[in-house]
Amino acid sequence: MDIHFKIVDVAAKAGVSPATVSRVLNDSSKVTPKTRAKVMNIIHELGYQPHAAAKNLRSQKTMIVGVIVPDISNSYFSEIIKGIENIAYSKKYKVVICDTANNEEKELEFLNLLTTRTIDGVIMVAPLTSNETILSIADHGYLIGIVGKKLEHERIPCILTDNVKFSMQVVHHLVERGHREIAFINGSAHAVDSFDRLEGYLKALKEHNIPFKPELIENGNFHESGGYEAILRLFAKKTPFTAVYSANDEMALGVYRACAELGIQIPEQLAVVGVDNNRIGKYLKPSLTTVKQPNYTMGALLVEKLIDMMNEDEYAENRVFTVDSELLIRGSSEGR
Amino acid sequence: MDIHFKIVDVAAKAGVSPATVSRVLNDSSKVTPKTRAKVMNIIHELGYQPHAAAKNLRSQKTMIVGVIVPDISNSYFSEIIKGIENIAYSKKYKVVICDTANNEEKELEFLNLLTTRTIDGVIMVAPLTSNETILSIADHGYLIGIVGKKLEHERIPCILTDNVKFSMQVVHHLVERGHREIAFINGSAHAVDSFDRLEGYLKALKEHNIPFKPELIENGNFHESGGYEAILRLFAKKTPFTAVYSANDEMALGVYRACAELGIQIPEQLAVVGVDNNRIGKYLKPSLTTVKQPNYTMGALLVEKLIDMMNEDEYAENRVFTVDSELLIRGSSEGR
DNA sequence: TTGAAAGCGCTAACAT
DNA sequence: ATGTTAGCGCTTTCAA
Repeated sequence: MDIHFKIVDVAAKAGVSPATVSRVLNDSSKVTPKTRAKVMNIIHELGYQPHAAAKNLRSQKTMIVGVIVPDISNSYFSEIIKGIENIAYSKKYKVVICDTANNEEKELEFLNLLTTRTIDGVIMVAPLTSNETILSIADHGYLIGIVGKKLEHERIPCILTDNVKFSMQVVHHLVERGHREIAFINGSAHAVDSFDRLEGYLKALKEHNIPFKPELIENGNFHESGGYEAILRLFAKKTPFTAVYSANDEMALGVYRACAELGIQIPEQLAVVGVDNNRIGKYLKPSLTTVKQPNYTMGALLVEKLIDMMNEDEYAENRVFTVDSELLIRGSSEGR
Repeated sequence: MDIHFKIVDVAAKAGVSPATVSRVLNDSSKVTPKTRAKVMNIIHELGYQPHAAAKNLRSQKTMIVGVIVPDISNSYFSEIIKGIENIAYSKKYKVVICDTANNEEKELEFLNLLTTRTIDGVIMVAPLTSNETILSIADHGYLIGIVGKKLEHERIPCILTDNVKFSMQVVHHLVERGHREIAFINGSAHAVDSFDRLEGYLKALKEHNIPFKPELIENGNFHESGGYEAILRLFAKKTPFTAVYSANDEMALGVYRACAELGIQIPEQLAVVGVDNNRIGKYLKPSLTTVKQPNYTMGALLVEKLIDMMNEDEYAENRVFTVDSELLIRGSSEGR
């Protein structure tokens, strides 16, 4: 037990040199079928497995990519992960996941896997770490991809949806349904997405000649509790509104809870729209209108690019991808 | 860019030997505060980071534990992961997660990380891999922990809930609410849990002198669709029942969908009980009665044991943990 | 307290 | 087509 065979063991038993065993293992064509068969037999017989650390040290790569997400239990993130994993596996890369629980320190800690070369590259989804930190790590030659925002660095591939655009779509939809007083629960004030979503919200109001009322905007922390507190603050202001646009579905859950407690009917008294197409939205009563982003595809596309960049040394001509979202109209904004 | 410093670089610049730098890095006490300070300065100045592969090769460990789960987007699994991560991090271990998407091959592939010594140990949650395979890997000296079932191997720590017990509780609860015809959507017929849950179901019926009707049992695949199909098969049989016990919440979602389509009222016409305390259950109308397992604790406890076993060489006296579950009674089984 | 040197297991350059 | 050997970057024994 706990006995591990090495290449020299295989070589000795097969009557060949370690180099030949290595060639067999790495599919080098320069080995006769006969030798290959002989070596493979011994490998199976002994149950030989290469020692990753030795291999990594020698080859200076690990064939592992990391993924950092704020919360794996959120389906938005887990779908991105699935996209990443499937493409990565098809390219012989392994994937390791880090759930930061929205903890910036943990994010930094995981980035150590990059700088200690435990992983060959990393994808950060909606990173908390400052742009400067990320850029500086990339400057040191480490490979980082970003989902959800755009960084200005020629070696950082990014993929994102057009926040301005879908934010406008949401407002258009609500206006079409007859709403003119539309509250907005935005994400944390310093999140990049929040700027763009606010911009879309304002732009759409303008197009419809609806005056902007700053008191109809609140910020939340992207969690259920944040949405709950934000909607209560909005109600407290006494500025009437008939619809609320929540920057994600989690916060919309908080809106549902507040409405249930206050006896406010959705959508009759308040229309609600979220973002993310969280799985829970479909099961709510009424089901939640939301913006569906192509999560799986975003993960898949980005990791493909990242792996390409690891292997070619040329810089990417095509570094920033923007993908379209889709508005899923459901019960929470219908039937008025 | 892409320039990495090594221990010799630090040593040269600090005017000491590589050995001393290593001692500083590893907190060896045999180094004067003065030397330590000098070396640390250079380390920071150069931004030196140790090369993981070299370190792993030399020390024959990686300080990484793996976790294999069937589906990270299921909150049952993600909570277990959180428990594992928090304890592991506190003991300086890193955690890498594998989402198998219920794919046995992917599970096996990930176990290669163990046998190639990329990770020091692994926790398998509700593994698909056969017991023989797992036992044989453990026999080779690799460290595996299991959540959700018990394996007979002195080096495999396990943690599980008492399926028989909570299964009986579920049936007791339903009988108390006046139900006598209780259907059961069990998990896949060959899952270990399924045996025990069936046993609990039968035992409880017996205690209440309720005759067992085999036609009231169906098996599902633990997914929403499996529950949907199973309940349709049950309805098709025309054997009446007023309550259904679903082996997990996911499948209960399928029951909800079928009932919505057929106009069957929950709980008035059909009481529903699930297992797992999936987050979605709270948001359903009516909210779902379910069995809550201490997921976080199970992950935390098991990884603690696993890490202990990695470091002590003694075998564990206390290898199998059984934890209690709690029945959360909510709307789907109330108000008849 | 510090340094010199061997060696962890593998691959690739070079030699045969 | 196959073998020999150096070296990837680190830690640790042994010697000073």
